[in-house]
Order: sequence, then structure tokens, then C-alpha cells
Amino acid sequence: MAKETQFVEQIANIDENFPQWYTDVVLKTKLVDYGPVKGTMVIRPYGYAVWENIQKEMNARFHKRGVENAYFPLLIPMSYFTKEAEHVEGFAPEVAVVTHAGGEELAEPLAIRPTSETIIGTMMSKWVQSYRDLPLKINQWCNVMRWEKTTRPFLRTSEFLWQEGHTAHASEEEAKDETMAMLEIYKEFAENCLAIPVLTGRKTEKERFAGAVATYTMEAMMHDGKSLQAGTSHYLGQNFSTAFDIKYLGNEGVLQTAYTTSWGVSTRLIGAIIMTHGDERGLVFPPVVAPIQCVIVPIAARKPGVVEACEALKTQLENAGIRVTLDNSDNSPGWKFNEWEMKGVPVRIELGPRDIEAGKMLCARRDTLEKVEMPLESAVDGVKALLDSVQKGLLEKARKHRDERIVYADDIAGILAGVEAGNFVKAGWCGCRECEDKVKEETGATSRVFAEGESAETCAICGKKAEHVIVFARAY
RNA sequence: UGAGGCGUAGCGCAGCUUGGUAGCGCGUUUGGUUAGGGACCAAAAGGUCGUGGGUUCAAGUCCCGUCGCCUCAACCA
Repeated sequence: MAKETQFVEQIANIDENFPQWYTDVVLKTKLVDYGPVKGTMVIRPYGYAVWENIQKEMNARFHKRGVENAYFPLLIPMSYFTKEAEHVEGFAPEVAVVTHAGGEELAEPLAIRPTSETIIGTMMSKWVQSYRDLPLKINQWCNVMRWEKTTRPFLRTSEFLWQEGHTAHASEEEAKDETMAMLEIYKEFAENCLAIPVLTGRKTEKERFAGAVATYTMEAMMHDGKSLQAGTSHYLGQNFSTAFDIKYLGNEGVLQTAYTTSWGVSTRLIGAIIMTHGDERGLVFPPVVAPIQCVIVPIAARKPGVVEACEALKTQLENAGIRVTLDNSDNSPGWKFNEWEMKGVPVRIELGPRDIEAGKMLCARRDTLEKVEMPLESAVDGVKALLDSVQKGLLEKARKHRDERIVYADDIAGILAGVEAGNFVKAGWCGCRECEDKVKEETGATSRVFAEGESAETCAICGKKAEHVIVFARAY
């Protein structure tokens, strides 16, 4: 097992130093590299491929709901931000501003968008005149910039990629429905495509998006038990439509103010995949979004017929729509096994003279590291079934990991003990800000999401009557 | 933004206390032998010591600034 030890030394131990493990893995697998400007990252081809797969899956879902893609400008006049008081207050500290261009100071400073409610709201006010113009559902894939103080690749960067959907509706009910429908789409996507189980629900007032009436979130548990906000859907009510004058003439001839929503997920999802499924060997990608779904490692490649057989297999899998790579490099098979495992490829095929002779291939699955022999003649069906099984297996494993770490507490010591042990802690809450702040102060945990449909007798912090049950956790 | 640690060859590190010829392991290149869990032999290449300034005859080493990474805390859709 000496060689095993040597391998493990390449990345930090996942349980002993998770943050270092994360940094080691994202750099060594070439998902990402650091940019020259503080907090910026270069998303390398292996990482960008994940993002493209995410885009593909999400676009299909958006289009099904009647959402159209568009693109709005990067630069937003500063004055737009001041139109919604809470929004500007919330974002002002982290907005980067362009003050000079063309060798001159600009008459009006331009914000580099931290989010686009303001400019999209402005444009919507032009486009929405009649109830017939509603609902208006627009999404954009773009970069945004938020000058964060502490950064980490994918999880929190100064500039990141995301999608932001913005919709306008005639009625409050319809806008609320849209908010919840998008949250449901996010959840379905997270579970079925990323194999990440999520808790969904409303955020507290403290954690609400600046300018929203209500913020809904999906929260995922990472390997170390901390929570990651993986996506949000905001019901904006008439806050932005009032500020940006999104009005329409209803069918009874009266001028009405629209109701809007916004919702987004970002490249942070890639961080979520890494921290949910990763293990001591490195990345583990869910097949649906894996850049490479299957790698073929030839054994004794110089023996006659081996390379040809590998290439034929590759073509066959490729034609069936499987993202497959043949590793023809000069490294030893053992080296390749470890390398592709670190890179998280869900299925590996070992193909050597013995297999070819017997009409078989040896398949190893990344999640359990199990190896199974399969007939070469039904390779496509075999690999597809295996990919499907890995996808399901990862979700089950992640769900089990999370469910085992959801505990209840009825006092603040219990909350502290719970989060110290890497759990999500459900506790009764009276609803006041003081109690919420006290939990943060004394345990380092924040309220993540309301536990819908659950109730408690008393507030775990002050002992008064509980109005809600909250999920508390330390978070990224 | 506070407190601490780190930055020397592609990667991991030693050298710094006490200033005086730039080191080790892995990897890389070339040739050969190999190949089912990080193969072996031989030869070779590779460094403005993160960066800017200062002290000094002389700085990887001492001093100041700055950038980046890690940990804890604070801040934060």
C-alpha cells in the first residue's frame, strides 16, 4: 500500500483539511486557475465543460416554461441603483465602478453589474405597456462582479458566471407561482442532474435579497456538513416595478403596476458538485454534467490489436452520444487509473489483450470503485446502464450523508454542539432578529431556510413561543 | 477588515536564526526495456528565490511596502 500513500499525498486529506483538499483538487484537475486580479479565476476547459453541460440542461428547462434568453449590458448607470433604496444599500459596498473611459472622467460613473434587476427593470418598463405584454420572462447568461473580501474558486469570486432570470407578471399570485416554480425547477435540476439533494424554502428577513419581498433558497450540505446556498428565487412584489415604473394597462382600462421575480444560479454550482461528491481520491462527477463520462484505458497498448479495439470501442460509444476519451498517453495504466479518478470521470474501461480475446471489457465505476466485466458486444448499453447507476448512486449517497446529519436542538448549546459536529440543526424560533443574531454570534451558524411544515413549542434561543422551525448551519 | 502561517525549478520542500558559489525528492526531455492500481535503467535540461523599494562591499537570508494562498474571526443574496 506504499504506492497508495504516495498517491494520497498529492492532495490534502479530505477529512483532515477540507479547504486545502478543495484548493488542491480544483487546481490539480485543471478545472480552474487563479487570475491576476484579486478574487478572479480562469475557468479552464475541463471546468468550463461542466458549465456548458449545466447551461444545456437548464436552458431546456427554462424554454419549457416559456423563458427566453437575452443579453443586457455589463455597465449600468450608477443612478439606476439608487432607485430602489434597499437594493442600493445592500449592494453598494461590493459594486465596482468605472469612473474613467476614453481618457476622460465620465459624467456619470458606471457600475459593473453585480446583478441586473435595475437595468432589466428599466428595459421592461419600456416593453410592458399592456396586459397583453405579460407575462414577460427573460433569462440571461452572463458575468457579474461583486467585490468580495474573501474569495475561493467557484464558491465566491469577484467575478462569476451565472444565469439570472427576470419575469414580470400581471398579478401577485402569478408572480408568486413563478417564484415557486423556478425554485422547484432548480431543485429538480440539482437532484436529477447534479445528484445534489437540496432543502428548499424561504429565507429569513435577515438573509433576504436586498429589495425582495421574499427570498427562497435551495441549500445543499457539503462533505464537511456545512451548507452552501446553491440557488435562489426571489419574489420581488412591486418593489422594482414601482422603482422602475413597470406599468401596464389592464383589460378593464386601468393602469396597473406589474409584479416581478428574479432567480439565479451560478458557477458556484460547480463548487457544490466538487464539495458534495468528492472523496479522498479527488473529484467525482455526476454523469449528466461530467465533462468526460467514460475514459478508455488500453492495457498493453503495444500488443497488436489493442489500440484498434480501443478506438473501435470509442467510436461506438461516441456515436451513442456518450462523452468518451481514449487515453493513449505513455503513462502506465496504474498512473492513468489514479489520474482519471482524481479528475472524477464516472466510468473507466480497461481494455487489454485478455479482454479482447474473451470479448469483454472491464468497467470501473468512480463512485464505489467497483469493477465489473461486461461483454464488448453490448458496450453501449452496458456503459449507459453504468452511468445511470452512478448518477442515481451519487444522489442516494449524498442524501444519506445529509439526512444522517440533520439533527434537532431545543437550546442554544444544542445548536452549537450540532453545528460543531457538522450537522444541519433544526430548532424552534420565535421569529425575532435578536435570537437569530445570537445564534450567529455564539455558534457561527446562520439561519439557512425555514423548515416548512414543521413546528416547535418554544424558541431554542429565548424560550418564548416558537413561530417557526429553522434550519441552522455553518455556511460557505 | 483583524490575528496567525506560508510564498525558493512544473509540483512538494530544505536553506533564512548567525548575510558570502542555488540544493533535495518527484516530475520533465532523450534513448532503451516495460505495461491489469502512480514501472525500471542510463543520460540531460530546468531558478529575475512572489513582487517593489531599502540597509550592506555583498541579500533567498535583515528592514519596509505590496500581491497571492491557507487557518481562525469579521463582513457578505
